[in-house]
Amino acid sequence: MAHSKDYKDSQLYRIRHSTSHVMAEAVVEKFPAAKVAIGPAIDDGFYYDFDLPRALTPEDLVEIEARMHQLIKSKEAFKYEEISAADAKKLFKDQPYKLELIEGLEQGGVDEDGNPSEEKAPISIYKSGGFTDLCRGPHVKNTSEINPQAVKLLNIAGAYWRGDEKRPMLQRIYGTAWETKEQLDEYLWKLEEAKRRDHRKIGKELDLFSTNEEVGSGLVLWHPNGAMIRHQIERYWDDQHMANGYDFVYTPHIGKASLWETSGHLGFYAENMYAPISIEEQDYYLKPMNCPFHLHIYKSSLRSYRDLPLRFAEKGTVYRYERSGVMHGLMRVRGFTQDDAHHFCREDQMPDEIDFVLDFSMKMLKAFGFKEINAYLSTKPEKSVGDPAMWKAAEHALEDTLKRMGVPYEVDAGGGAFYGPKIDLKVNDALGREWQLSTIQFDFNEPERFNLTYIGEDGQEHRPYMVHRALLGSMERFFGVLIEHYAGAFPAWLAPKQAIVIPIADRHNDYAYQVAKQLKENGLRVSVNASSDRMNAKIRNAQNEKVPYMLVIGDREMEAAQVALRRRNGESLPAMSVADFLVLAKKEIEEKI
RNA sequence: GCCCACAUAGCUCAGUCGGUAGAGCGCGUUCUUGGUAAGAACGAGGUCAUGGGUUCGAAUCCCAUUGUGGGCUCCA
Repeated sequence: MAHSKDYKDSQLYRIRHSTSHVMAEAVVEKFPAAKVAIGPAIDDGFYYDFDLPRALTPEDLVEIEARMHQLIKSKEAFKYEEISAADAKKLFKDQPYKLELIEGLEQGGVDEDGNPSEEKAPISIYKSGGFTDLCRGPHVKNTSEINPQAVKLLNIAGAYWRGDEKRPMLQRIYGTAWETKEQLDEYLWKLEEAKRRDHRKIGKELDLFSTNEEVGSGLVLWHPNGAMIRHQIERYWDDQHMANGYDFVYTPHIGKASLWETSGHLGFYAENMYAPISIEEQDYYLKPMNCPFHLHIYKSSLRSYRDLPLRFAEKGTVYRYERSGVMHGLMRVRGFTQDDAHHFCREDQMPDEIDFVLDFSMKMLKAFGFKEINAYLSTKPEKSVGDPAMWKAAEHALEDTLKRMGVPYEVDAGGGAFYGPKIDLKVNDALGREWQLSTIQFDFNEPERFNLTYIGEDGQEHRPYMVHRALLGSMERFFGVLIEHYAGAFPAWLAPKQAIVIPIADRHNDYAYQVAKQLKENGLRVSVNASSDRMNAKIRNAQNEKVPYMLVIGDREMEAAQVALRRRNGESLPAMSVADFLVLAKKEIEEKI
C-alpha cells in the first residue's frame, strides 16, 4: 500500500522502522545463523523477514519482545554511514539477501527494499547496538525515542523473498509501535473490535451463512437469516435499477469455448477459470464474468444511435478459481454473485453516462450506511488495447465526473486494466477500515472482439463505448462488509427479524400473537417468543439476536391494547398503541436508519 | 499453490505420561408465570475431520488428504 509522504517523513515512521531494526537485533542475537531480509515500517507498524534455522513459535515472540524492551532501554544510538558497494559486500558477505539488495542498489533502479526507485541512491548502513543493517533510513537518533511501553509484536507469518513464490519462503514477524502507550492500547482495542466484528464469527452467531467441507471451499451457503438480508438488499437494488433506466437480463452459467475465445478470457483469464465441461464433444466453461453474454444480447438486434444508452443489469453468479490458501469467509470465495451491469453508449453520451453511473453508485452505497467514500482513478497502462483517443476521452470523462461531483480521489497512473481505464470506489466502515466495493470500468477490448456496432445519425456503423460496472461488487463480499460495518446489528430495513413480541406470562400469549399478526399484515418481519423463559431471558435472547424492536407485553399492555417498546440499544419507550408503533417502525424502515 | 499453526457434542472449549471422552451454552421434558440482558431439575447428544501407519492399545505419536486460521501471491 502506498504511504503518504507525510507518513514517511513522520517521527512515527522513524520509530517503527527503528523498532524493526531493534527486533532484528534481538532475533539475530537469538539466532546467530539468521539471514536477514528486509524490515520496513508499514501502515500500522512494521515487520522484518528472516531466514531462520527453525520455525518460530509464539513463545519466541515473547522472548524477542522482552529482549527488545531491554535493547530499547539501553539507549542505543543509530549511526548512519555511507559506504562503497565493495565495502557493503564485504560487510554483508554472510547475508545473501543483503548482497542481492546491494547488487540492485549498485545497478540502480531499486531501493534497499527492492522496490523500483528513480534515483540511484548511495549505499548506506545504520548501526544500532550490535546490529548493522543496509538501510536508507530515516531512523530515530537513539532508541530512547522509542517508547518500550508502546511496542508490541503481533504475529508470525510466512512471506516469500521479494513476494515471489519461486523464491525462498521466509519467516515474517509483524509488530506495531506507537508514540504512547495510549495509542498502542487504542490500536490493540481496534484489533480486538475487528475480531468481535469478524463476519465469520457473527455469521455463525446470527446464523447468517456457512461454508461446508463437503460442499467445497469458497462456496457459500446462505442460511435463512442471511438470505433474508440479501433479499432485502436485492429488492432495493432492483427498485433502484428499475427506476434508473436499467433493463434486467438473465444469462446462463456456462458458455461454449468459442464464446470465451472471442471474448479473450481463454487468453488472459484462463488461470482463473475452471476446467471445461465436455458435452457432445464441445467444451463449455463455467462463467467467470457475465459480459460476453450481455454483449450477445446487445448484438441480438441491430442498434440505432437512438437506442443508446443501453443499460443491462444482472445479478450474475460467476465462478472463479482461487488458489486454496486465499479463501476468506465471504470476502474471498470461488462462487459469487456480482451486481453487474453493462452500459453501451455513444461518445457524446459518455460524460453524462459516467456522471450518472458515479452518482448512482454513491447513492446506493450511502443507502447502506457508508458515509465516507473514496475514489481511485486508474489510467492507461503501458500495454493496452483500443484506440488511444478513446482512452483519453474515457479518462477525461472519468476524471471530470469525479471533479464535478467533488468526490475525493487518487490517481493511479498506468494502473488501469489493459482493456480500459476505471474508477474504483472504496468505503470506510464503522471502524475506519477501507473496503473496495464498486468498480466502473471502460472496456475497449470486448466491443472490438465482438464487433459491437450501432448505426449512427450518418447511417454508418459506429463502435459504442462500453462500461462494465459492479456497485456492491459481489453480494458475498458486500454482505461480509455490511456485517462488519454494523457488527451484526443491521438497521431495521435489513434485519432478518425486525420485531419480536415478548409476552411476560402465558396469559399474554394470545394477545402477543394478535399483535404479531397485525404487524405481519403491515409487512413487518416479526415473531413471538412464547417459550417458558422468563421475560429477562427473552430480552437477553432478543438482544443477542440483535432484533431492533422488542415489544414487551404484560397485564398493563394487554388491558390498554398497547405494547411496551424496548429498542436494541436498551432504550425503553413508554407504552404505545400498536398503530403508533407501526408508524414509528415504518418510518425508520423507510428511512433506512 | 507456498510457510506456520489448528480440527474433540449444534456452539465455545477442556482432555496430564498413549490405557476407547468432559464442561458451559444450546436442545428436549417437567416444574416455575416472572415487568426490561440468563429461574430450576432431569435428560438426550461424540466413529475425537477423513484415510493409512506405529503400538498389546491412539483423541493423544507419524504420514497423506480435506477443511479452517495468520500471512505471501492474487483479487469482486
